[in-house]
Amino acid sequence: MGRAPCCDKANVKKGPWSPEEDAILKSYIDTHGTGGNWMALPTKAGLRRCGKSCRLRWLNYLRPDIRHGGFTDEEDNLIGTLYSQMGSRWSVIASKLPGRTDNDVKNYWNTKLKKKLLAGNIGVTPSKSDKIPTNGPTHISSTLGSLPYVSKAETHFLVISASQTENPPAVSSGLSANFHSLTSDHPTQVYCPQLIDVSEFGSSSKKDFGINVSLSQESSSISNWSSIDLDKYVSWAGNGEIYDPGALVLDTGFGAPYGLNSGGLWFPLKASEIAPPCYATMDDFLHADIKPQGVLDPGGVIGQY
DNA sequence: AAAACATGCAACCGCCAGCCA
DNA sequence: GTGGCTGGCGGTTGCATGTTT
Repeated sequence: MGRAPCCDKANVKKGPWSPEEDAILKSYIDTHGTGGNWMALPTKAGLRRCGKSCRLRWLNYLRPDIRHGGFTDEEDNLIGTLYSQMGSRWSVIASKLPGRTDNDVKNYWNTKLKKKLLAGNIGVTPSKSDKIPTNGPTHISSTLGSLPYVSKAETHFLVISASQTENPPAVSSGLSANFHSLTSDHPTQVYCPQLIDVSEFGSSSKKDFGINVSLSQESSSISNWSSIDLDKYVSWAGNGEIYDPGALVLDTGFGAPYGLNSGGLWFPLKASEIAPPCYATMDDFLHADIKPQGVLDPGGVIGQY
């Protein structure tokens, strides 16, 4: 059986709301509230609109506490930071910005902020509370495939989340990593890119990382748009606890080894603390796309956060 | 001045989770 | 326990407006 439509599509109006419709909806909700039933609201209010449409119009436009346009630099930075932490969870991000709606934030991100971030005009600030005190990484959750915009500041260790926290996915394919330089003065050589075991970063009380990683490439040159294919079999292992059931770190050789785990994006406290001397600089590389190259095992959910 | 192209944003669509009968 | 309904969400579309050619 097919899904029942949420409303009688033949008898509802679609498209932009007129001022009259806005006034009717606002007046009705001001007087009666939403009644906890959006589906019934348009009939009661005398609107030829779908309940979902009424809800959206109210939440995104007519609510009295809505602010439109004019995002501040502070809001830009907060959105950038939150996006790096949780990906496109717009409703959560919007909840941190008084007066902003998820639709507004989403539109703003898609049309302006993404470009602004890529241009390096705003940063991503790791949360201090996420830091692991010794030589562990700073945690920033993110979305594999859609992240990571890397702050130029203090560098790093990218980690792409695999979305699942309870059951780390097995990756039966390799990963490809594309690094985007955003300056003309980029390094042209990557020294010793390799996968490294990061089990040493796990806390003593909890075996945070458990990985079996094979070296995929000994070296590679990299330009302003370069790719490193990690085509060896990679398995994710872990203890199945929330957070850090498994991790994978790629040492790119330019100062920003990053790790994959099911918890999110990770930065080491300082690249120098873990980086061998051969590392160049990460400063020219602000963006990386990490993608699975092949079929994932069932349960492998990379990129779907 | 007009056409083509780019941008911004409101609104829609489809999916999913939770609630309830 | 099951299935339908609803609210909520993120992705996408399409139109209006602005800019460039």
